[in-house]
Amino acid sequence: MAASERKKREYAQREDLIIHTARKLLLDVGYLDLNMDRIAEVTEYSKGTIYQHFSCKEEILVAMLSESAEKAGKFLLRGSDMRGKPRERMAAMAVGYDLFVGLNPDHFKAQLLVQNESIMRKASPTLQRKLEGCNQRNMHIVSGVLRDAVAEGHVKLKEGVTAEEVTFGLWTGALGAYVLMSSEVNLNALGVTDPRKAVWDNMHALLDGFGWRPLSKELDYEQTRGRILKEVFPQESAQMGMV
Amino acid sequence: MAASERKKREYAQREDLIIHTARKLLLDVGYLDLNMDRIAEVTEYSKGTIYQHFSCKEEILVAMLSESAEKAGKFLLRGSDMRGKPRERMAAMAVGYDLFVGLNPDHFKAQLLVQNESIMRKASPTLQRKLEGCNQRNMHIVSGVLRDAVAEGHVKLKEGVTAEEVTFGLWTGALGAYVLMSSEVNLNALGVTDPRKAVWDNMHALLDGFGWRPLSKELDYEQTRGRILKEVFPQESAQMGMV
DNA sequence: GCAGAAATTGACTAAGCGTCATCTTTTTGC
DNA sequence: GCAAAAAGATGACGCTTAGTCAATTTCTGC
Repeated sequence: MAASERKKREYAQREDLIIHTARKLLLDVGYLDLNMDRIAEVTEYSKGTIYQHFSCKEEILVAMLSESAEKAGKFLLRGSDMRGKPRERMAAMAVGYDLFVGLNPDHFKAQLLVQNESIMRKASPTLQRKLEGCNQRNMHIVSGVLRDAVAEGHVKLKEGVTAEEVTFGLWTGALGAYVLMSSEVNLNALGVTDPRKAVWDNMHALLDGFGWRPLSKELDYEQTRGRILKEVFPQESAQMGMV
Repeated sequence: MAASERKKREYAQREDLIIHTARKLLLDVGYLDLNMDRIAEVTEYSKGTIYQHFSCKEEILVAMLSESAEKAGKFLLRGSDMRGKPRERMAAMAVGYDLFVGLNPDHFKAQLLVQNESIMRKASPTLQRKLEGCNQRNMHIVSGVLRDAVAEGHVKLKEGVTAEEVTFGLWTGALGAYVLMSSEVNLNALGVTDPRKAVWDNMHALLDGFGWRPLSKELDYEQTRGRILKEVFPQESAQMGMV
């Protein structure tokens, strides 16, 4: 039946519209003023229809985050697919993630909320698992590049240190930084004028600390960065005004 | 007037009781079920009295966080006062912060929420500034030790890199990690079995990467860690069952 | 074109935030 | 020691919003 196919498509389309609207509202008015009536009003559907798609407000948030986590994964993948040494590919993933965050300012707003156990708990187990899957896949992309580096002998992890733990370090450094950037903390007042540059510098210091070759004194990663922007993310970096 | 002194004391005491109760409830039932009626019920005061102290729910959260940020500062200070090389003092601050987080599990729950712009915005400017002051002071304690290291020639920062940016890196690494630990993310499923150890290892990798002497291959920081626990935080580490 | 299924709606209930008129306690002035 | 005034505490109430569900509209197959 063609009709039921169309129905399905329409349903999916509307789901997108709801998520998209919630995103916009989250950015415009913030979490506390993001309410279901407003979403219904803006989407021009009734509240009942919204609840047909999502069992509660928090479910929309988790769906939002899940969607953008997938999108982030694509940026990571593109970075990891760059031609070059593993450490350059790692740098490309960092640049990609940075671009992703810049282009999706709502992502960290949602992340901050969903990180909250009491909010996450209200979402359906299905969606919770979906988000966890995204996180797992993304982490795996990053740790994969690290494993390549180990395999090629570019870095030797200390006894008892796993690729996942190192990836965790990269992840937490980025996460903490973007959390602070997307929050109300006045970084300028704290003496941090260019947090994004700081994230980049600190990542390289961390990789140097693990002894991942080529070290930043052996290779000009600023130049690599230019190449990444041009070769891997030409469109996105133009969009962000980085060229 | 002695009576007015007593009044003030009682007022302050009640404020503590409210904050303390909110903390407990935040841990027990989570943010979404933390409500003013419940706080009133548990404190055995009326809602009106609660609102005499705090203009809204979010104000209580910010007050909570502000209080524990101050407490965290004390742990950092004690770490920074340790006798030893700057890098050892830095390690002591990391251990101190780790103990602080372990002993105050509500801190990061509140942090996660208050990080949210729409929640922070509802608090009074006075409290907002108070919290910012705490953050600034805490950051200054950490960057102070780094500056000592620079002054003593233990580390040389690259051109254009400030002590604040490096401190930012330490901060974000720890923040991101504790945010993940206090959230719903299943770290075990991601292959990170001991995140606290990972934080410690990654911090040392970062400091090594900056070339902060003594490097971890030049000094056994595991031993330093034992000394820190024994000398600087004997009571707390016993409480956390770390000895 | 029609009967029944499916989708859509918005009035309604429940619950929580924040207010404020009222009641209670404490202080003051004599 | 007492009455008036000031200060403090209270919880019912108004308002907003999450989530429900009976009634209505739209769609589907024949």
